[in-house]
Amino acid sequence: MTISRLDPAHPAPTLASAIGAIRARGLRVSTTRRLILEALFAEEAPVSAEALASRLPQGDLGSVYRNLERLEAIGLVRHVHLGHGPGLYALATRTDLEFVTCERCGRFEAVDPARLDAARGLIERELGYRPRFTHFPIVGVCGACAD
Amino acid sequence: MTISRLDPAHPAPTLASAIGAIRARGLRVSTTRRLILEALFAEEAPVSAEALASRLPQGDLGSVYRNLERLEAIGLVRHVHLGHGPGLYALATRTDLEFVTCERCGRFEAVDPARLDAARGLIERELGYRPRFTHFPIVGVCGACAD
DNA sequence: GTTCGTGCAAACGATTTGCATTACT
DNA sequence: AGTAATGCAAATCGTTTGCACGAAC
Repeated sequence: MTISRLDPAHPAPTLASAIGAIRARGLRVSTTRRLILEALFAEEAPVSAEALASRLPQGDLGSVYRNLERLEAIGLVRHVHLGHGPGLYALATRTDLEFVTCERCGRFEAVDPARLDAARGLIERELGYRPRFTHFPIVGVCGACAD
Repeated sequence: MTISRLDPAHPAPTLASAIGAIRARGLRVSTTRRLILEALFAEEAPVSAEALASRLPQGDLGSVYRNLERLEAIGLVRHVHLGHGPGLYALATRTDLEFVTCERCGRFEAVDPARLDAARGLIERELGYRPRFTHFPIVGVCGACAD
């Protein structure tokens, strides 16, 4: 799970550089936008728009979704859909990862793509589809729930 | 993709036996329920609740969802979530299959589970999760979209 | 002073639910 | 007759959108 922080494909590892990236795109650094970014930097795991909104003074979901959309468009943010339930958002630097989730208990884990390369190759050869588990995860049953 | 129609794990391969299964569970064979079942028997691929409702005289979605829920509870029906968009329903006899879908063009295919066993094993060994692509598919990029 | 972004509310798509009426059994 | 299932409407959840006001640049 070691992703180089210097890799140009994974920009803005710090709040300052993320804000720089926003300015570079001609977007404005509003208070709401900064707060959302700060919240994302403070989170380890992907979070819902709802959770982010609750961190804002006015807690407006519309604003949160619009911001996440823009931040995603410029490559700072990504989101995952884990089973049912709301989409979960995280910094792109933390989600150049793939996901597995348990359909029984809802647990999920981020996975270094390299660990899935062998399986990915098998699937691609067998089905002619190259799987990406970044936006929709592998859904299965975890070890604990298998008993 | 050869699934024996005699396999007791795949019941009700005919409309008559499906109706028998409903009666056996103490459920009633209403007109709406019969029409939904007939529609499912007539469809090759999974269909949305909306599509099923449009086949009914009164086209009530609530009734369709309640029926699908009941039919799913007794094992006659299953549903898949292909990316965004509504859930798609099919006879359980036709969906003891796993799914792959293309995140670019939305195309999807049903896959004999056996074709995924090798990849499933790799993933289970590597991640400790046993993948099931029956309810949520493998999402990737198909050959055509890869160009 | 211009935009761009906000906040609020309304609209949305998919699904669920309450409730009085209908119709299987 | 008794109860499950229907039909209609309203409610829910997650997300998107319209629009007037406010705030970065």
